[in-house]
Amino acid sequence: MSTSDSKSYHHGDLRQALLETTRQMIAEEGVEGVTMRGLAQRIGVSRTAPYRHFENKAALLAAVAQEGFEELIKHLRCARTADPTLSPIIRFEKMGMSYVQFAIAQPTAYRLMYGADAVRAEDHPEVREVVRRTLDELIEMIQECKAAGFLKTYHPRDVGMTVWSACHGLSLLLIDQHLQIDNVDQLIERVTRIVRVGLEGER
Amino acid sequence: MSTSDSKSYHHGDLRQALLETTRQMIAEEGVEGVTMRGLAQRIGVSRTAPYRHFENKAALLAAVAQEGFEELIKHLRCARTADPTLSPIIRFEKMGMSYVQFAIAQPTAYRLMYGADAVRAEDHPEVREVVRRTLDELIEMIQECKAAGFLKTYHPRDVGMTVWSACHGLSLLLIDQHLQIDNVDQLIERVTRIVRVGLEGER
DNA sequence: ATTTAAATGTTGACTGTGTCCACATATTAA
DNA sequence: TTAATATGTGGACACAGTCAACATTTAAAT
Repeated sequence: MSTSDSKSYHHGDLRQALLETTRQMIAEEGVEGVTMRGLAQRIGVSRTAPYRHFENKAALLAAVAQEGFEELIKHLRCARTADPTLSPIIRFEKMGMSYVQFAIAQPTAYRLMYGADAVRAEDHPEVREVVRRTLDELIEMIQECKAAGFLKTYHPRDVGMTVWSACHGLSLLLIDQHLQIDNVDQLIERVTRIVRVGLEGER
Repeated sequence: MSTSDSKSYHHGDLRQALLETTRQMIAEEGVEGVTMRGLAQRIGVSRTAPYRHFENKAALLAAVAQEGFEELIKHLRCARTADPTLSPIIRFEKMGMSYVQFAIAQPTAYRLMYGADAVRAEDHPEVREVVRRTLDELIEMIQECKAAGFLKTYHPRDVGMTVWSACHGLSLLLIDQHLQIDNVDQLIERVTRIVRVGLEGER
């Protein structure tokens, strides 16, 4: 089993190559730039070979989206657990910043992840699953806040959805360039601060 | 000039018919369901006739998106000015609820409006314009709040973007069914309440 | 080791779609 | 009435997704 020789009939690990190349093409040209044919050509395989590994284009994109969520979850967890000496509510704020920074660092990939056009989560249980875990990561942080005496009057789930909404919305508005600003980082700081201060008030 | 006879060579008002039929098709089958050919056929005109009125599909969709934003702005203004006896911060909250309700009442249309795939705002100045006015509508409300002594320590624009982000994010998460809940209205109430209470604290 | 089955890859072909071009017809202006 | 303009039509092309039938390689079974 050759892993990536050039002339062999079998590619070796086409599935992985497809995932990687798709990610690359998305980064370079956006989701619209991804075509099954282009993908195959770039990898050096015939146009229908990908269908041995993914039922169709949607399934391939869903797999890439899933990986994206897994990356996002890692980032969030990292922000959450990075510095346990910090007040949980501050770590929560940093988590929000991490979220948005992750999104705008790879705008086209983030768009794919939540892009109902390409990936209908309801059709892809694995995507559904990682989406759920994304929210869970926020809720975990909220539990810590509650344990420290914050957010006493709220249900964790409600707060989680609120913060998720704000992060998601801000990410997309930034990615789509709907917010005409020059200092992106400053805006992220201000927005997350407004949210954090608001939540902090509810001790 | 016949306005909508069936057999005449000229349609009469194809431009308007295109906008309306596009809206319908979006409502029925989503943006993906819209094809130039299908549109033309449904209206009873040849497949290339639409190109006399819109440069291409993107331009047509952009025009529909623009109308969508104008509708949204109307709704927001309505919520803002409906009951001037109410505390501005409460009207602000109602405005947020209106936003999300508008979005989920026409999910596919809302997706189009913000769907970078179909409509890249940066390519369509008219869309850029209505998007800006959407934020302005929120900021207007925030000014009223400030005049009543709320939100003293914040810049209106920052608060506007924060609330817009939350509304937009919540709308999309609901539309894409990422939030697995049974009572949508209750969630909207809870989220907008959390945001309002948070802002209210900052007198 | 030989045969068989399964996995993987290839080419051809079909469909649907956006859109250009040249031409036709209707409407408006000169 | 004629000329110019706006609007609508059909042919044609390129691109994309994907099915079906066939080829080749690898793995499993005897």
